[in-house]
Parts: sequence; C-alpha cells; structure tokens
Amino acid sequence: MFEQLKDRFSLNERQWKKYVSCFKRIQVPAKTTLLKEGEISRKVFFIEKGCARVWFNNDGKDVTFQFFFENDRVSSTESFKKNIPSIVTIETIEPCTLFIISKNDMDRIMNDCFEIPELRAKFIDVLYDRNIHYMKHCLSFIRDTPQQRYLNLLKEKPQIIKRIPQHYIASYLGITSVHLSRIKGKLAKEKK
Amino acid sequence: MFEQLKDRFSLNERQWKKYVSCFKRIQVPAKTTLLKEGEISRKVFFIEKGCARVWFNNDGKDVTFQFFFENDRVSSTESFKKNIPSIVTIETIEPCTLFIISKNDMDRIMNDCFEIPELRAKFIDVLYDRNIHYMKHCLSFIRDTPQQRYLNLLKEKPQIIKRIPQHYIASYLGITSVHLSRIKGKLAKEKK
DNA sequence: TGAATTTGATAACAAATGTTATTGCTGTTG
DNA sequence: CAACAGCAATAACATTTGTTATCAAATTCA
Repeated sequence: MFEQLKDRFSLNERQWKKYVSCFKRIQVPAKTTLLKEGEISRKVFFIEKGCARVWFNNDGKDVTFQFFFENDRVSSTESFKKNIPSIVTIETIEPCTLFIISKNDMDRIMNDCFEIPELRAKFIDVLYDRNIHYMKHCLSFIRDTPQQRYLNLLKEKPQIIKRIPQHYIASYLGITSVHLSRIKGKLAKEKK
Repeated sequence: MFEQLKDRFSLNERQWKKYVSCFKRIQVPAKTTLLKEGEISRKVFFIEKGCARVWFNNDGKDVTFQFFFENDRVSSTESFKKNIPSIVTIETIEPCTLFIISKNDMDRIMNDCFEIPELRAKFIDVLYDRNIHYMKHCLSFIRDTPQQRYLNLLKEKPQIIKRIPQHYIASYLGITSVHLSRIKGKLAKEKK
C-alpha cells in the first residue's frame, strides 16, 4: 500500500526498507485542518485517497490557491523549507487517507537522494517543471478571461470541476462564485 | 568587469579562469530581439547594463510577462531547459551591455557546480525561491486589485515604474494602459 | 425522518475595467 | 526645421465583474 511512495522516490529495495518506517498512514474526515496559518510546517503529506486545498485568509475572505488529489504531495513549501510561519492553511475537502512524514525524516531522505546523480537530476527537473507550471499559471491571469480560465481548467484538470465545490473553484480562478455561475450558465446556453 | 558573473557562480580563482572564456560581452541597441518566439533558446544572457523584457504574442496583442535589469539572468527557462521552441520573445528595452554564454558551456559549468555540495544546495535554494516568487505573483492576481498590484510594484520594484514605458507595465499588471493611467490619476488626486 | 447547513442559480443594481478615439507632448530622424 | 513615431492623459461609451439578496435543491447530521 506504500507503492506510490516507493515509486515517487525511485528507491531500490534496500533503501526502501530503510525509509518506509518514516511514514505514518492516517485517515481524517473532510474539512480537517492539516496545517494552520501561522504555524510552522514540520510535516509533508502524501494523499493516498481524497483531496485537499491550500487557502489563505484575505481580509476575512477565504481564497483558495491550490487543489491536491491522489498521489499529490502537499505542504507549505515556503514554511517547510525556511522554517517560518505559514501564510496558508491546508485543509482536506473530502475524507482523506494520508501518509505523513516529518521534516527531519524527509530532509534525511532528500540528502541521501542527492548523493545519487540520477535522483538529483530528477529532483531538479521537478523543481524546474514546477517553476514552469507556476509561470504559466501567472500567465493565464494576465492573458485569459475568467471564462477562458474556466474552460482551460475543464479541459486540463476536469477532476477539479467534478470533485470540488464551486465556490472554491471560483476563488481559485480569481472570480466570485456568482460570476462563475454566470459563466457556466452562458456556456450551457451557447451549447444548445 | 566580469565580477558580477564570478560572484554569481561563487567560484574560486582556478575554476573562474577555466570558465571566464565561455562568456562573450556584447552591446546592443534598444528594442533588440535576443530570442524570438518559435526559436529554441541556446543562450543565456546576463545583463551588465540596461533592461529587457519577456513578452508573448496573444492574438496579436503584445503581453509583457517579466522585466530584467542589471545583474539579472535572462533566458526562456522552458525552451532552454527542454530544447523546445520558445513561446516568448526576449527584447531589450534600453540599450544593453550583455554577457552571453552558450547552452553547452552553461551546462558544463552547472554540472561542475553540482559536484560541490554547497553550490548545489545554493542552486536548489535559488530554484525554491523562484518557485515561491512565482507562487506569490500568482497569488497577487487572485487576491489583489489592479490598483493594489500597482502600489505593490511601486513599493517593491520602483525601478520598473521609473524605467519602463507605461504600456508595458500595464500588460504586466494584467490591465490596459488606459486603466493604468486612470489608476495613477486617481492616486494622484487622493494624495492631494 | 426532519432540521440545519451547504451549495448553486438567478436577478437587480453598482463598480470596475475595456474599447475607441482624440489630443498633446516628447524625442528621433531625415 | 519639419515630419513622424512613440507615449501618456482623457473622455464617452460598452462590457465585464462584483455585491447583495433571495430561492431551491442537495447534503449532512442529530
């Protein structure tokens, strides 16, 4: 049942045995807070089943920034990496099955991985890809209308549209839920 | 005169002598295209003097995505890293003095650097920081109004406001130059 | 089951932003 | 110097998006 983690780290059997005990598997209900704004992130979560979101408080308004699903890794990168209070809250949306690993253990595994040139290269590639992903995400806010962003989401990440409540999606797209509702209504009308 | 490059790579004298010949110093006028949309990026530029912008073509409209100034490194990350045609164009705004290095030489230096744990860690930190930077940039589009984004820019990167023509700044902020003009007018009035 | 909560649609109105056109200023270039 | 291009401000109008309120359907939970 830890298979997804094993694949993620591309480890051989010997290494794997060494690390597997670092992970703890837990189950939590929907709307569970995994990391609270202001706390320092000392854990990473891997989602086996369920979904979660990262959001932050903007003048009392709940703004969703990212969604995570099965096989995704979730943490507050900035807080985790720099040991500073997190500006975001991590919260489950559906009931979840998670693997948890502590910062100490994670750092240890990472350091070991970096000694292996292939893994290191792979890890750096992941960082680059994440960079490119965020760049393109920014781009879509400059370039696209809310309607186009919604259509992109529908095309590229349909599981978000299917599984996530609409008002979370709206703030993720940078609009109000009323406006998202309007966009959907308009698209449905055009389709007829 | 190559001092800024030396510092950037944190090299000792011996290494430095080995690499310095990889860089070429050139001067180009304003509005020079350094990389054209569709081309594969095979060079990295370091700005000694002047400024440049990265922009892309959106249905015939010129949308500016980033600005670069003295000591910045400029390239199309995605195209350079993955050897695919660039979706962006890189263009000087002011007359520039640049250092150029080829992809081959750059890769060679990077590989050498990765063998040194400290440099490797430093490099990975840079990647993380860039990630966090882009995340926050996205965030500001979801959270802030155009006026707030303009005020942030004024506070955090005043050189952009001072040196860059306003219509480039407007598209960087995701608005029209007319609207940016309105915002400025309104702020000036409030200040009185 | 039934009450409470969450979610999504819709309408009416207000505010923000885009579009187009005009004007004047500036600096460049022949 | 004159012609020209680039840039910024402004106005009038069109469109998009936000705000607030209301209602209905779906879901949760005691």
